[in-house]
Amino acid sequence: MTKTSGTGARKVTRKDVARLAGVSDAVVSYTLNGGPPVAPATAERVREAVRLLGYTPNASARALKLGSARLIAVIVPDSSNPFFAALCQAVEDAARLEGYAVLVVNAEGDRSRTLPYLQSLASRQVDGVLIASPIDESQVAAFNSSGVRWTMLNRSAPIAGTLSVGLDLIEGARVATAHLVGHGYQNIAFIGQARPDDHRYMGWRAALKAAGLDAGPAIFSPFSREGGLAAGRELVALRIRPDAVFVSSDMMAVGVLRAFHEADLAIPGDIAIVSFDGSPESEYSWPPLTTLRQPVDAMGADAVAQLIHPEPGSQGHHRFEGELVIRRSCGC
Amino acid sequence: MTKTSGTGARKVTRKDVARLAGVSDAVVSYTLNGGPPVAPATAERVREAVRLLGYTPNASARALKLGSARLIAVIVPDSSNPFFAALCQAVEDAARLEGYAVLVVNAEGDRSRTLPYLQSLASRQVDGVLIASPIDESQVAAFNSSGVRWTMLNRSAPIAGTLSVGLDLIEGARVATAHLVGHGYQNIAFIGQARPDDHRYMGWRAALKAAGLDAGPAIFSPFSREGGLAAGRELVALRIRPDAVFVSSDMMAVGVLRAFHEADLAIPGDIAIVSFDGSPESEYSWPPLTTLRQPVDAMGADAVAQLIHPEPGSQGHHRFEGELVIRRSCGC
DNA sequence: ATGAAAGCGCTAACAT
DNA sequence: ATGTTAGCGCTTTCAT
Repeated sequence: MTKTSGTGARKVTRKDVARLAGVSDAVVSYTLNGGPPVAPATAERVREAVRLLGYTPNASARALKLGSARLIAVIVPDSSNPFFAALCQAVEDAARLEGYAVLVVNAEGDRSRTLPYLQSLASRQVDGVLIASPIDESQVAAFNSSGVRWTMLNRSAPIAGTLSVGLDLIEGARVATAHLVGHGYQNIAFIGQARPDDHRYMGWRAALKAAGLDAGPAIFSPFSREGGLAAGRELVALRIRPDAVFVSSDMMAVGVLRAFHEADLAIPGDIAIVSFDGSPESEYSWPPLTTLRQPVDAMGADAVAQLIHPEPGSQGHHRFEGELVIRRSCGC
Repeated sequence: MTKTSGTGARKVTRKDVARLAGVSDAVVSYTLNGGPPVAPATAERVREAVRLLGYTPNASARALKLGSARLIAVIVPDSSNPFFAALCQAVEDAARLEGYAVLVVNAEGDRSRTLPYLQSLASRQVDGVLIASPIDESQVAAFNSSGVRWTMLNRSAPIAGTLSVGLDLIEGARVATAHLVGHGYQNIAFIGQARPDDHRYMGWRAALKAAGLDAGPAIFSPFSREGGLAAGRELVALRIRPDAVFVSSDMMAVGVLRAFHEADLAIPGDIAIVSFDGSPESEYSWPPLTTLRQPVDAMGADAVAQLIHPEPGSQGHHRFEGELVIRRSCGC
């Protein structure tokens, strides 16, 4: 029906445009990219030719010449986690404003995949990659020798050898737990990942200690809805049931919530919850979750800026703070 | 500390590898891409040189030469909708298996953005784009003249002028509503988008008509959690409250659920719900939602295959069927 | 089995 | 103000 071009057999190059406009190829470049000044009439003819031919510059050629594909990547552990979905969107929005496209890569929680992905991205000539999935300090050297510029995103604390941006999880968990303490709960549990250096765990401990409270039970489970459900059931089965719990992410919290509902527990009546991240689903669970919101938009934008416009002496860590969003699950 | 390479100043080219290995550039290509046979000893020297130098081929140059960047894109209305997040992941997984990377683009529900995005993707030399956001038939011609191969994903019915894959929404909504009918509910409402040609609306109508039931109230609202909440509140305020409701997506349904909880309605006791999509959050809402699950993995993989390996005479529409996942919200 | 060389489409320095 | 031209790093045909 349409006779413009078949199934993707485009061949219109800058040269065709030049011929049609009756100028040299350079003038086409000048017109399009704003190089040396071009006579208004000529520029208009060029633009007309571009329109007529439906010309779009070949980004591969441009990237080869310029050494930049105006492309960045972000590696996340799991893009189906609404928190990371929101983070990716923030990154994408910030990048688009600068004319960069974003490649989203799912590491699926496997730390050993990060380096291979980084290398494959390097070969794609990405201008930089944001790593939002957890890494080991021992990986830094290998990442640095991959040849791509990279920055840690979603990093709780500084890490030697690279830039990083993220929320202070210790402080965030402390604030969230302290809120529970303020409500007067005495036996406050922890649900999170089984990592000895989990900063949220440390924050929870710190808040309890500061209040002179004994540490409640800590239940470790995978970082997923299923993991939250399992942890919630475990908590429900405890001989002495806690009267409140800090959950390490909203995604886990919806699983925990389900376990509590199944056990016919009133929330916050029988047990109060405060969770973490502030992703959209926390507002629409039942009851709505009091949660420590991470400023994903600001963090994403900051990381993109850092990657694209690296400040000369830029080093170290950009620390963000969360904000406790009060809803029903804590008993307020 | 690490002295391998600074902030991304890589310069290792195929030529360096050739020099170090004492061969010509062609042999490096042959070794890496499996062209004409290379003597085992030579190949080994080349591979060693690659390792030593940390050489990664320049994808831009390769793309320029080959005319393919091994890159596809997917345009979705909203990647924070878990259904689309899952769809994107399915696409990404399928694409990665073929060595393609995926660019995810958010059209943010604005149909007029699709064409500009398509053009910007065309200039990036993507090998194809999957459009999963709704389009108007009138846009097809313009898309076809963009020069990029494209396929509709998440399309309910055939569309003239292009390939498409998706679930039959009329049939899906019919099945979901019929399930409610089977439960004996008499006054079954609809919540969805205000589009006259909404196939889910048509399916709901069809199921009711087939059962000899009058159409219940239809409430139209934006396709979001907020939209669902507003619609739910509207429904609650109705003089004659329906005893069941079909909701067009899980994301809207969590909003509806919240409205019902706020009104202290028992689900499914006071009002039953069946929703649509089968995204992860439907399993973790309270109560868990009975929902028509879309086979996102199969659809994503099929669309990718269609884009990457277009069958010669391939035309028309790949129709998928959903599966009703029975949980609590319907009264089962 | 290996090498030389053309050329993919573009930008930018240099010439006019 | 506009044209010429040298590469960017790669694949691949054609020689050897």
